[in-house]
Amino acid sequence: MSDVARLAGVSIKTVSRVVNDEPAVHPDTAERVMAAIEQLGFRRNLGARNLRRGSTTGTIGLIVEDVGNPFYSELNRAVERIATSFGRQVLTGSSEENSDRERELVLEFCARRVDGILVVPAGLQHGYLVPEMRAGTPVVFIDRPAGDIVADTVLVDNLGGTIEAVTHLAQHGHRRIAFLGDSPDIFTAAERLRGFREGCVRNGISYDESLVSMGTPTPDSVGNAVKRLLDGPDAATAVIAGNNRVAVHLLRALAHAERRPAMVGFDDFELADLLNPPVTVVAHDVSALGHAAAELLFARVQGDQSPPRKVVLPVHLVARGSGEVAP
Amino acid sequence: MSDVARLAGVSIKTVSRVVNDEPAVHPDTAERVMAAIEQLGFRRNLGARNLRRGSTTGTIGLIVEDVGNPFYSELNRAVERIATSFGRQVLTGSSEENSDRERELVLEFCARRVDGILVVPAGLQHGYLVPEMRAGTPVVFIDRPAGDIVADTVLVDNLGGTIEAVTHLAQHGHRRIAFLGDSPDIFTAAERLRGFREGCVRNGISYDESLVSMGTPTPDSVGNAVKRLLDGPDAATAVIAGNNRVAVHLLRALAHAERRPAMVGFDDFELADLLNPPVTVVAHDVSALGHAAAELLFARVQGDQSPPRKVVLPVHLVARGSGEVAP
DNA sequence: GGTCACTATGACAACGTTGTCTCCTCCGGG
DNA sequence: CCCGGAGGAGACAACGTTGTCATAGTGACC
Repeated sequence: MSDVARLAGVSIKTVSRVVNDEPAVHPDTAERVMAAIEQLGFRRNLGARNLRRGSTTGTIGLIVEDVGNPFYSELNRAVERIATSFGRQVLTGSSEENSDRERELVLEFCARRVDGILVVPAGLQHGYLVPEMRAGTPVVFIDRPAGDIVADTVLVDNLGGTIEAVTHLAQHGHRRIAFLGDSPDIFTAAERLRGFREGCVRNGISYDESLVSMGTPTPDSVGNAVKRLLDGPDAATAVIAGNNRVAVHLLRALAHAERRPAMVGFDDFELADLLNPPVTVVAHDVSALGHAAAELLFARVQGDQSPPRKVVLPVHLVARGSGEVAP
Repeated sequence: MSDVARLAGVSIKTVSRVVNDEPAVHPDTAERVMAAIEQLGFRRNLGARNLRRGSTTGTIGLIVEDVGNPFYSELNRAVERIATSFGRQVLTGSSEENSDRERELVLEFCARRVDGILVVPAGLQHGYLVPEMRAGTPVVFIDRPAGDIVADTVLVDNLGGTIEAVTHLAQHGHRRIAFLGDSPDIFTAAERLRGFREGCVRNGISYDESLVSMGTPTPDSVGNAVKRLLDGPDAATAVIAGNNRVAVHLLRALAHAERRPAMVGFDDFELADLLNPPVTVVAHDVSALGHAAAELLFARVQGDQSPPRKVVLPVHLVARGSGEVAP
């Protein structure tokens, strides 16, 4: 900046005025300064600016499990859209479902003085956030609630959605329904399992623990579970996939199976309608999830001091065929 | 920091020493300082630190067309992985295939003094980058080359891949092959079209322009193109989809068609193997693309001054069935 | 002609850190 | 008893900006 000032024959304060479009600069002077800026390729240092102004940094942090997962990338996109409309940029990070990594990312973002943080929490302990939140960094939890603190949260109706899935299968005559879920340490997985149980009760199906398999989904883990659940005289006639990744592995496992059970997935996914049979899912609007969370965050950034809110977004069953297969 | 110093009864410089793990601090003093930091919830301001040290900011910028597109989110993930290994964080932005937006994002990132920029360019003019690159911000172009400047670039073998696709179809007896591509303004689309033409030539098929349809893919645009190309006596018996989004729209359009042509897609996608018939694609390793670009960027960040490099990653045809349908 | 308001500009401090330099104290060796 | 050196700690400036205040010049008005 001082180089620009020297070249234009003005003080650095005048350069500052020009780059900030402040009035009270003579047009001729402004033009000289602009020319110097152009010639030197000057770009003002936003870090220094934010430091001096004590203002916001114009960035928010988004922490998800894996930015490469289509579910989270859609969320990312929705968040980015809102952030852009508020003139902010997005720092992203993948926690890899590891609470230490989550914490590391959050604290790093705080050290960078992001204006706010959106997080799909990996862990259950969030006490470390208290000082940060007290220091003025708003935090909104997405898809899963905070472990041990009260904070803004945006969820989907996991319980209701799974109940609906069970009911759908029951209506098509199924009494032996299996549930394949992610690790029960994950809130959504636990909640959906709870919904599964509740759904069984409501439909007069006795809940059978041997038809449940929970755990981080891999092709092998899901494949083995499928073998176990669909074999024998008491085999399941229908399966519920607890999330999009379970669904993918499940579909692949079923592709080579002789008997195809009915199936309902939680989370919609691209091309679900083109498979054979088309996959019935409990769908929810991931974009809406991101929008709601980001809107809430920016309300906080702009000073909204109201008590922490908990938003639960609706889900709806999209019947495409795979849930209507007879037992 | 001065609050911490006051509480611990030391100077701020000593606090600085403690938070930076500098030696020559008495253990007792260090402990007092730590306690004060804990009590006040102090977190050092990385912006101020970077300003003072004149060091790198520890961030890189990644600009893609749409962070929500699975192709780019996988890229994002690969980049993040490398960035993490270099202790950097990633700022992301979606250009939405708009060159003004691309420019805006790049300049904003530069103003934030990112250590480097990875960009899937939307436009063809990159002169605006010259001052930034001269000022020391390395830039690596991904998936598409820079328009009018010389810079590091990582591409995939678009030409070879499409030739391979045509050859595959020709080997299965097809002579009337259609090509559905994205807007020809996009480098990859133009290049794949070139590969299509070249593939026709090599396989002794006369190139027929009426079998080509280029443009931003929407369900309608692709649907109409399918109707046009697959109707009449001279209808195409095979179709090549120019990218993953064209492929998705194409599959949906074909689902309701009476006659199903053979098909090969460029870009692999999840569940391609589970469709009926399984979709043959020209696959490439998106993660490798991100890795290579990020590795190259960090080499530059760390001072590699060698001439700009151009890396072309191989592609390979994954025959799953849809390309082997008879004419 | 003197005062006033207004325009255009600059000097200086401050934002929160850290690098450099200096100072003080304590200890061992001559 | 003095001196040199090491260990521990602080004062101060500087990074690149911008907010505040001060200053000089220019008309306009009484």
